[in-house]
Amino acid sequence: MLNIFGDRWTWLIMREAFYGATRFGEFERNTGIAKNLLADRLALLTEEGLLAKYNISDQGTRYAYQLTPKGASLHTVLIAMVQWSQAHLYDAGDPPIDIVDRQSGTPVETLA
Amino acid sequence: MLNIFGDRWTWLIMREAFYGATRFGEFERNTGIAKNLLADRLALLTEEGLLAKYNISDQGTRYAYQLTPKGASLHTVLIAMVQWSQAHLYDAGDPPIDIVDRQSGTPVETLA
DNA sequence: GTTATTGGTTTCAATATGCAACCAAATGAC
DNA sequence: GTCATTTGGTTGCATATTGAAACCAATAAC
Repeated sequence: MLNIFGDRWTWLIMREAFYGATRFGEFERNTGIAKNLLADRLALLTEEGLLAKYNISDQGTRYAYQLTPKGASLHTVLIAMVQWSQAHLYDAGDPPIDIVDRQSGTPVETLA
Repeated sequence: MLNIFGDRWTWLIMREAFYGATRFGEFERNTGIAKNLLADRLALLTEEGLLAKYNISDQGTRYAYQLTPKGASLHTVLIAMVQWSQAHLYDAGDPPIDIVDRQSGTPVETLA
């Protein structure tokens, strides 16, 4: 069973999915997770319905993992985390994080 | 080092702190965590400045752990988690979770 | 046709967890 | 005042999880 909220890697994988990552190798490179754990977590996230796995080559050993609506709805939590981190973990002088919707280009509104 | 966002127990402890728990034994009973892990996590949370440890008996082997402003500011993340859980993990027929401010009695506003 | 890439699986050592036993100081019951 | 209980831990040990590296089959690129 996957404890979504209490796993070291799950949030990093989901974050990358929000950033636009879809391929096994992308998640691997961008998070630094070990291959066996990534395979395990992707399977669990798929099983839980947060990501969906698609075959993207005709014969099929290339896959894309995409956010489902259920997975995408975690954005409120993730944005709250990013904003808290920005407020409390950043050193003075670090560049601010701007959260924008890649489709519309509009900034994502700050939570209370 | 404590990875606040990716630890199995940290969120449960913080949730209890938001619910009003302050004592070692309260956290232990309400979360089901083992004593050694609770001692470890409370020390880390204190070290990170999310909780503060106070002596509450004159001679002193009774302590209270209280949310600091930094810890309390995690409420946005926690509320987002609770609301997502309610929307996606609950069975039909389960009672809804009402989030209210215990001081004022007013409901906490829903996030977008 | 050969080489590189993808998306894994397997193995194994190191680390973290969870349970139970133990403990000293302080408090509560009487 | 003393005896039992509660509190807030620590220690030891067995088990589960992680992380790194080696390996691999199928496909894609050239």
